[in-house]
Amino acid sequence: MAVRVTIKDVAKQANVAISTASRVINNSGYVSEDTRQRVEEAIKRLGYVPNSIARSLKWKQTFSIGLIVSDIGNPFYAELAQAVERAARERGYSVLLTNTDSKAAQERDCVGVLAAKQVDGIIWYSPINEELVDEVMENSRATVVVITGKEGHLGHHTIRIDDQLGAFEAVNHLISLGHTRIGYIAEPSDPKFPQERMKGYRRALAEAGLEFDESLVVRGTYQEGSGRKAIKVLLGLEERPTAVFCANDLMAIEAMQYARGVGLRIPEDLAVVGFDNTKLACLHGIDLTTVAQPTYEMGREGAKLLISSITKPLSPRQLLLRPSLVVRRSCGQYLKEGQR
Amino acid sequence: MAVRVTIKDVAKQANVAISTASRVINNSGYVSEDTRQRVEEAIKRLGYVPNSIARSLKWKQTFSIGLIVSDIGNPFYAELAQAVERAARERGYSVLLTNTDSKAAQERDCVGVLAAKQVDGIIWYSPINEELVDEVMENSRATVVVITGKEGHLGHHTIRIDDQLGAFEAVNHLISLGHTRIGYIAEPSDPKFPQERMKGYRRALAEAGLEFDESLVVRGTYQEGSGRKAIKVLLGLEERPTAVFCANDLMAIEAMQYARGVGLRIPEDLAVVGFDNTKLACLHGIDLTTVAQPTYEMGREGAKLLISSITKPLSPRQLLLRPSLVVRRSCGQYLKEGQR
DNA sequence: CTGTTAGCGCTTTCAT
DNA sequence: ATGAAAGCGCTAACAG
Repeated sequence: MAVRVTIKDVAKQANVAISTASRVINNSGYVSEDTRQRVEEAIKRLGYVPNSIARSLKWKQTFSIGLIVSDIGNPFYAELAQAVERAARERGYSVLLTNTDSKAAQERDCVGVLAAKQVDGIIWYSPINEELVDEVMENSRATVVVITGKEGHLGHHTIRIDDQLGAFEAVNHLISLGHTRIGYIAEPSDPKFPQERMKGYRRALAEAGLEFDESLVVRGTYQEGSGRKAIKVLLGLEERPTAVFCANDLMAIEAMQYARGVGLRIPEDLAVVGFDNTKLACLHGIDLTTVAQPTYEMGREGAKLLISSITKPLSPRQLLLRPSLVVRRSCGQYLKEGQR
Repeated sequence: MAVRVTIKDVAKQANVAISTASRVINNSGYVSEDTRQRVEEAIKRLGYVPNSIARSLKWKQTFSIGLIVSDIGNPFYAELAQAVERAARERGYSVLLTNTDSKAAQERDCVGVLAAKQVDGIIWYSPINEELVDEVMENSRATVVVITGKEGHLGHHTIRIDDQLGAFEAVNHLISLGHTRIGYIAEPSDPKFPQERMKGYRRALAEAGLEFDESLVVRGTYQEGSGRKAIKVLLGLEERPTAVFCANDLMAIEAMQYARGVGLRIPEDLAVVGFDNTKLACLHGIDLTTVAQPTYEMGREGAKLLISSITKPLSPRQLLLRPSLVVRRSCGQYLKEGQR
């Protein structure tokens, strides 16, 4: 555990004043070629690395950003973190990782630590305590970018996904494959979240001139067994749907398994499309066509927005990202392609 | 973006000297009850948060640790990171996250950044450039804990998994279920990694008095299709195995799918055990009995070891962690339980 | 072109 | 019990 070498050591070794050493380190001001060489040599010989802590104190900038997520162990957040880290690194920033474990008190803690560590900005996924965001903006140097499913948050930078568009495209795809009776295993209704996916489903039908049939919609719960229950209802209908769109992958997978269990072929007898594009969707034997959340992009754009806003304050931006349809086998498109 | 309030502001507000304010903030030295109150009030009123950067400069300790992984987007590392973050937080440390993307140059970069940011320690998963570890130890204040699959690294703290034990327990379990002809779809042979799982397989057989039959071992590659190819060979044997242990989950799953495809029932006709306990293993319809890597524990123990070693230098510790067998349906134990 | 100096926010002797 | 002052490592005027 060697003692840290400081700029003082470098200066002494090179026989110059500290400020001169500083000049060559920062490439600022005039330095004669000769002294520059001497200093650089000293730096190399001593293995000098500038102390960011001291620099930060002086600069009032740390080139660190904080990332607040509920749980980095969740692959979704992991992917987000990956994107954030990479975008940050490319711009010379480091990432301080904090987990809230979905607890408001811990979130407060995270914020406190990040403020104390003087991060230049924070990427904050889904604040639990919404007021806390404003509080932070007021009391700390940090800029904040919020990633969220909800609208609102107009006072600061925001990244949101266009759920409605995702659902629209999914259903549209099924329509383009010739389906006219398309079931929907819907997202739970939550007063806090408008049912954007449902809106997308309805819009796609409407634009195609198809009538909205309430009986084709079954509310799911995102919980185990919910997809199975729902598909059971839909398949029990007098005139059953030939395709079903599901508000998440898990329900879609359950629906497929149930349908297969009762002898239906996927996608010939029932086309299925999900939402999320979890790792499960691409598994052999599942091959679920699904709407992919642009997780990586959310992270990348969040970090980019944050850092550019640190560099040069921006008026609050609201970014809306597009999900994208990933076509696999469960929707049946490949059958059509085969026909050609 | 409020201007940061400093200890100076607090002191002025409370009408005391800076040093006095510091005393109450740090709970050090004597402070009269009266002044303490005044200062505390000022702190609250102003929303003062001590500047960790300044403290770090003074203390020569940052209470930050660095985490180096190849890719946080990978769920395995994500779980590791989760454990590290949690253990660190509990001890008052923050985590600086860095990705190497498996590139030696970037790894060097990570180390440089962490050194500059004066982290007190580093958790380093699988160094690409092994010499770099020693270099860091020499040139920086940071303590290092290496998490690795290999042996060696005796100069510093190390966390390793007992692969041999994991394999031993898996095979042992199959033996206890009555199997005597147990196939092994083995790990690829790599001169850098001793085949610990293979050793475990052989040891289990030996201890049970079963003969090692070379024809029951097929080398896999961890690549797609490898498990299928291997099981094909095993099932083609004159006297085919009634159980098969696989060096990872992916190969195990392929083996199961192939076996089912040729009409075998799992586990009645063929028992299967994997290694890794990936998310796939617990999927409905897969239900793979498998050896779980103690990922979380690795992270937690790593962070604990690191921090205690920061607090009080320790001679290099080599920790060996136990994997554990997760029993699901593919091994057939539940059949026996049913018999009772 | 180079050196001297003040100061970033904080802790910690050392006086008083 | 409190305050004054030095200094952590560095940068950035300011002089020369």
